[in-house]
Amino acid sequence: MHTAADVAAPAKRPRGRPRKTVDERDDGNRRRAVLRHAARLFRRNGFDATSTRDIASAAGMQSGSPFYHFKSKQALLFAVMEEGMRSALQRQRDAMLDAGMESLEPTARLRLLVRNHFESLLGAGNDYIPVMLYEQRSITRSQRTALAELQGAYEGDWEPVLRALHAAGQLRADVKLARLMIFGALNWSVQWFDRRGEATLDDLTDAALALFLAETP
Amino acid sequence: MHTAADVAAPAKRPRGRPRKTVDERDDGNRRRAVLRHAARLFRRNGFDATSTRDIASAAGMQSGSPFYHFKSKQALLFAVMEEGMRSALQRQRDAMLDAGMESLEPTARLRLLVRNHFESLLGAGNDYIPVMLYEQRSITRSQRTALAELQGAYEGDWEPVLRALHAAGQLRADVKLARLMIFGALNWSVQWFDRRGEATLDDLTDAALALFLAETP
DNA sequence: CCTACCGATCGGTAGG
DNA sequence: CCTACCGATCGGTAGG
Repeated sequence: MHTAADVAAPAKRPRGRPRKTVDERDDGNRRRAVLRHAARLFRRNGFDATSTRDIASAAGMQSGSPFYHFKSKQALLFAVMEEGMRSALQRQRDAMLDAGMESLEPTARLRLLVRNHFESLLGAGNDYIPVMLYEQRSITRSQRTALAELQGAYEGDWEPVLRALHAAGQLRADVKLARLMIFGALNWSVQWFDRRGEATLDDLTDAALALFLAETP
Repeated sequence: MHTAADVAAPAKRPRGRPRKTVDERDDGNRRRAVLRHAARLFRRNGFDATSTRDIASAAGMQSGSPFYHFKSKQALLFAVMEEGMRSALQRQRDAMLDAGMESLEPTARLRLLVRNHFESLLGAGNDYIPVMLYEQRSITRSQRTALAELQGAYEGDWEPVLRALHAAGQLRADVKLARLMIFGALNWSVQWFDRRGEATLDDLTDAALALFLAETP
């Protein structure tokens, strides 16, 4: 009935049936609501500790209803991750275009990428990327492969910047290991950053740049 | 029957009863076996995805037997984390003593701490610390507080080293944020490091030092 | 999307 | 530590 391809299918039209009123409910909005609440709960409590009933209830549905939109709990998790990667990649590309990336110095380019990454990671309502980073164990190998493609594109945008910094003597470590450790330093902030605390995302960005680079302009 | 204090109790003598033979089984070794297999399974599959039956079976016991040694699955998780922190702290203190920490230059001191941390994180059979880092959501607030004390001691050993490096201009970022990001860079290696790969823990240490410090001697 | 439900799994316990 | 078991929860589905 459902094939594996369904997992990655972008949407599914509800079969026509009279809606209760005419305001919110209906069409793809319900699916988005499930996705959004799932992301929030998965992030807060973890995938295994979140029941599909919790998600249904948060979205104002009955317990079986999430399965109308997603064929399984795991497919829902994957959809959260994929949505996270797609929008993070979109955000990154937009930021690069807005700033005229090529015209910037390597240091400014890294700053842009780091600041943008913190936004995807820690910005209000951005629960998708943390879920995708910390719940890798709960998806299948083939789902991981599908995500790896998006991640490759995301990290690919960083590669020339890191190489330019390395060539300029600003980044002294091996580029590949440096990339892994830089993402570690940034991604780990999910564990300790408190939006109500004193430090802002700009502060984190300053600290990261100062930590990684030999000199800052 | 069991009080909250039991959770942190270091051991528990089995009440005397004739042993089957005289070789392995008996006393605290069974408890250690449960702990060790729990750590391995928690690390590989996550806390929620590991059943107490899985652990019992790995340790060669019947399904209810882990509860003879630990009052609950959560108490077992906490015991894994506490054991991890205690032995990591012990290992760090030993390494500092062996090397005559005070006689070293700040850079060499950081190298020692980083190399040692990678060992606790990625060394063969060292499953306890990864579990403690990645399963924080599954313990209670009061258990987290108890662990925070040990973590404070562990990180406290790094503090003077980072401050000395900052004072010497070798570490340019704010010390507190630098510490958080450095631990992030190191701890994230649990996600990607492959012991069968090319890079050694010494390679990782070199890369980390080159990444964080403005110059290397 | 709701109603009503099933089968399986799981943490935990009494009692020896 | 083993045996035998309980109560609760959970993912998922048929049928409308």
